[in-house]
Amino acid sequence: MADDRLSLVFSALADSTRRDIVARLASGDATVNELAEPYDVTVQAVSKHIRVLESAGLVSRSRDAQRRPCHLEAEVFDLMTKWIERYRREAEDRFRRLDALLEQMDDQPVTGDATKEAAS
Amino acid sequence: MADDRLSLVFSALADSTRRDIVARLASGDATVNELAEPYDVTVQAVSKHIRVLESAGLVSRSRDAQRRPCHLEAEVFDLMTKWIERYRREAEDRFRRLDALLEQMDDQPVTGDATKEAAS
DNA sequence: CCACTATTCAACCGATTGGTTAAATACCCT
DNA sequence: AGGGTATTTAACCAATCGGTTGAATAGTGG
Repeated sequence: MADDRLSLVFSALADSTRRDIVARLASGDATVNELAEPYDVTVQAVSKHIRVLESAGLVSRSRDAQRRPCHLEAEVFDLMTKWIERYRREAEDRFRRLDALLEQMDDQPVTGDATKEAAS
Repeated sequence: MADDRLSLVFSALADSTRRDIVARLASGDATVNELAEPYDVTVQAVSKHIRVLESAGLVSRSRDAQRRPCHLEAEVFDLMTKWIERYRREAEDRFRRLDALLEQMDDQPVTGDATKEAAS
């Protein structure tokens, strides 16, 4: 389950430590040890986090002797942004239409019969 | 853990059923039963999904007799978009700088010194 | 070669997750 | 009041998650 790309990306970023790692990688590549240093968890735990980010396609790695520098892959962000923007736009459009409708109803108040409105 | 807003939102959207629900709500409010209908899971499971979306602030609900229509809250999307855009931009800028550097190195291959004009 | 550094693998643990079934609640309608 | 519909709560289950410790692997560099 949840092996589709979008699920992997969202769930990778659902963890604040991983988001933090992404934030740090945004300003430059770093090794596992470097990334682990600021946290009070073990380096193994950080290694696992990186693997999660990697399998979501958010991070790639190269070799430098025994080090495995991590590099942030920016393209994947597009996937999320596109998804988010799409539904946000739809929802906002609907909201605007409703808003317009309400305003219109406000302009010409309830003339006719007894629809009971919740007036507070 | 993970009780910060961003974690809640990302983890809510890390599930494809929940993303699907969001997608459907983007084109109009719907009740729990309506939302549950297309899936082969129980309505209780869908109710749980909605609760997750609700506590992430992605969905709000009203009352209509015994029904609880769900409504998509568009504002929360901003939170994600801002986060994503921020780090994507940083990562892309770095990528561009690196790209420029590599091109520059390509223009003037590793000779000792002398040539310092890279032209374009 | 050997010791040291960097990273991963393996096994385990408690908490959370997504799902189930069964029962409870809430509300409408006749 | 009572039956029907919509939804939630409760208790449970297997799987996954984030973390640990301990051991293994990979590669450098004196």
